[in-house]
Amino acid sequence: MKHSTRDVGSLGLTKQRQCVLRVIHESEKHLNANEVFEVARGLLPGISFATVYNSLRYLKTEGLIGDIQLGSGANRYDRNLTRHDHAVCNKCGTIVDLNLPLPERVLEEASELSNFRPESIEVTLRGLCPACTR
Amino acid sequence: MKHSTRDVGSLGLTKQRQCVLRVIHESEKHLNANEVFEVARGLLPGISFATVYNSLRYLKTEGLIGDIQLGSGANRYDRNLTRHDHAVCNKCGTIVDLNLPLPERVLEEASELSNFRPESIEVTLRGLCPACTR
DNA sequence: TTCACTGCAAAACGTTTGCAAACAG
DNA sequence: CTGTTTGCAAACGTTTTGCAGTGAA
Repeated sequence: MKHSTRDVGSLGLTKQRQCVLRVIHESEKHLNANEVFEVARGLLPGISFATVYNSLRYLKTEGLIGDIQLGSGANRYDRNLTRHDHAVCNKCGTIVDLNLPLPERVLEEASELSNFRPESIEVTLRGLCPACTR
Repeated sequence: MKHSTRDVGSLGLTKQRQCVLRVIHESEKHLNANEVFEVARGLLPGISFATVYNSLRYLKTEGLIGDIQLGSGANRYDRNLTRHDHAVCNKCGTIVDLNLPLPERVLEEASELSNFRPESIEVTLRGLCPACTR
């Protein structure tokens, strides 16, 4: 139930897409498309740039991976599909995951104030990471 | 105290920068750089693209305007310098401001978990805006 | 045979930069 | 005069797209 309803090997999950998915799953960090490409071509030498981008978009819309849209530079991709938050370093750009126990009230309040039909909610802390604080 | 320590007309606030600042202040919406440029050239016909970008960066680092980094497309600029949150429509991209009373505990918890020196914190609700919900 | 996917190159964005000319102090 | 800012064009990084060729049902 966590990793979608589509089986590996079923229609759609081509060799290239499996490769990209594997790269995301095996990375400790939040890679951007370029970094995914670099790793992926190590596993599947012929894979192209465009295919990595297309695959990422595909995997994202299939709900097999998540993405992190924090502005400032390239999108990053995330194997963690559960709700979580991020801290972003304003100096070096480092992104770390946070598991904040966001009060249910915050989501409710946000939905009410905006009249949006909520699909996700996240907190972003911006500041200086331990390394950049010195 | 809200609008920085630098007076209008003092060193640095050139005609072009004042124009860009005025565009941001007078807009109800969150404009991106291109939109700022379009409006600004109406007020100051000779102004160039690069100058708008440079001015936005300048005004941002001077703390005279804020920016909204939500990924997915261009940065947007914000006259509202106080802490606030945003709802983003996953379909049409509309951004609306939210004034969520974020519990102090959330910031504390985020700082502790991340070990970051916090500079700002914001909540992003993603979903469908009233218009796109139909 | 059909239809979706790949790979390539080029285009499309958003943003920054190098540099000469213009300007303000 | 000196330092900063402007305007232009070109470069850059990221992402998308058009299209011919490939490959799997």
